[in-house]
Amino acid sequence: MPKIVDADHRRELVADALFHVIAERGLTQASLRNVAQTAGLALGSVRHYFDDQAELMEFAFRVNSERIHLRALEKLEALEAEELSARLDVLVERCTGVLAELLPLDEGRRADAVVHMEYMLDARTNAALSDAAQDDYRATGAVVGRVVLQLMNSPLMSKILVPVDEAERLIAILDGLSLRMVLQPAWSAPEHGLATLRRHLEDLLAP
Amino acid sequence: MPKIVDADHRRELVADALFHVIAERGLTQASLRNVAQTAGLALGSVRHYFDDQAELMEFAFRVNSERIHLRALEKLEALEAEELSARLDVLVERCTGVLAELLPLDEGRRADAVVHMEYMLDARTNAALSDAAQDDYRATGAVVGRVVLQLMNSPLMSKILVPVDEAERLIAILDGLSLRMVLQPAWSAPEHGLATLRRHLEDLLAP
DNA sequence: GCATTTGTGAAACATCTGTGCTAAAAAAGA
DNA sequence: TCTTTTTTAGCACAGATGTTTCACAAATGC
Repeated sequence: MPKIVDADHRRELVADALFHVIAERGLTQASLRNVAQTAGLALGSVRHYFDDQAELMEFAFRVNSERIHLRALEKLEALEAEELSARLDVLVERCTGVLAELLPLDEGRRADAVVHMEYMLDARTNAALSDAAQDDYRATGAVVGRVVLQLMNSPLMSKILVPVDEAERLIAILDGLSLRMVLQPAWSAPEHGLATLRRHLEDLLAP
Repeated sequence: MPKIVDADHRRELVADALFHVIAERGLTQASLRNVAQTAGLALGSVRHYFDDQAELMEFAFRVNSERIHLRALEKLEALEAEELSARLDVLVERCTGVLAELLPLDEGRRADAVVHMEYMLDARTNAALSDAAQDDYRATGAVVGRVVLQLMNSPLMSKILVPVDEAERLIAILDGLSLRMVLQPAWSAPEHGLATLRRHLEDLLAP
C-alpha cells in the first residue's frame, strides 16, 4: 500500500524537538512552527502526526514524565532486589543514587527537568494537561515512598520516623533542589545538589 | 495645571491586575489587553504608565518579590530584636513563623507564590527579568540565612551543623513546599506544609 | 505499470499580540 | 473663558499563532 513511516518513532522525534525548544527558549516559544523547524519538518508534517497542538503537548508531557521516572524506577528495583546491606553508608549511597535520577545532574537530565518544570507549572492553568500532571505526581510519590520504605525497613534505622512525613519532606527537598538547579545553575552546581540530598539521607539514618 | 493622577499608585494598580491575570490564567495569558481589561483601563492608558511590556513585567516582578520578602523581614527583625528564648519550642515556633511568610498559606500569599513561580521560571529564558531574579535569590537567601543564624546562636542548639548547608536544605524545602502547595493544593493543604516546615526545624534543634 | 493509501508541503484565514500614532477628554491655572 | 498639560481612548499596522484546506510526492500491493 502506501509509504510506511514508523509513526510512533516520528511522534517521539517531534516530541524531542519540542523538548529542545522548551529547554532553549521556554514554553512560550513552543509554537508548532518552531517545533517543526527544529525537527526539520514542515508544519503540515507535524500536524499529520498530531491532530491538535494539545495532543502534542500532552504526548510530550507524558514522554518526559515517563523518561524521568523510568530511570529512577530502574535503579529502585535494582535496590529492592539486592539483599539489604549491613553498612549504613552503602544504603545511603544506594538511595541517593535512586533519587539522584530525579535531579538535573547532567545535561540530559537537566533538559528533562527544565521541560518538566515548565509543564507542571503550565498544567496549573491548562486543563488539557491536568490528567498527565496527576499521573506525574503519583509516579514521583511512588518512587520516593518506596525509597523511604527501604530506609525504614533497614535494621540500621534507629530513629522512629513517620514514613508519610519523611516522604513529604523528601519530595519537597527534591522539588526544591531541582528548581534551584534548573533556574540558578551558577549557584547550584550538580555536585552541590547531590551532596545536599546525600546529607539529608544521612541525617535520617543518623543515630 | 492638568488632571492629576497618582502615577505610582496607578502603576501598582496595573501590577495588581497583572497579578490577578497570572494567578487566574497563567503567564501566557498576561497580555497588555487582558491586563488592561481586568484593571478596568484602556490599552492606551496602560501604555501611558508603562512604555514597554517589558517594563511592566519587570516592575510587577519586583513588586511581587518585595511584597513577599518584606513580610518575612518584618517578622525576622522582630525575632532578632527580642531576647533569646530559653524554651526550645518557642524558638522553633518563632522561626517557623518567619519562614511561613514565604509559603502560600492563605489566599493572598497563594496568589503571590503563584505569580512568583511563574516569574522565576520565565526569567530563565527572559533576559529582561534576570536582574530582578538575581535580586530575588539574594533576598530569600538573606532571610533564610538569618533564620539559620538565629538557630545556630541559640544555646539550645546541641548539634554541630554547617550553616551554609542547612540554609541550602532549608531553601530547598521552602521552594519544594511552595511549589507543591501552588501546583497541587488538593494534596498539599496549608496546615500540612506548615507542619512539614515546623517538623524540619524541630529536627535541626533536636538533641 | 497503476491505483490506492500515506506522508509532505504550502498557501490562506481568522485571531491575538505589541507597538506607533492620533485625537478627544479632563482638569487645573490664567 | 481660554490655555496648557495630563490622561484616556481608539485605530492601524506588522508579526506570530493555530487551524483548515488542498495539491503533490512517495511507496506498496496488485
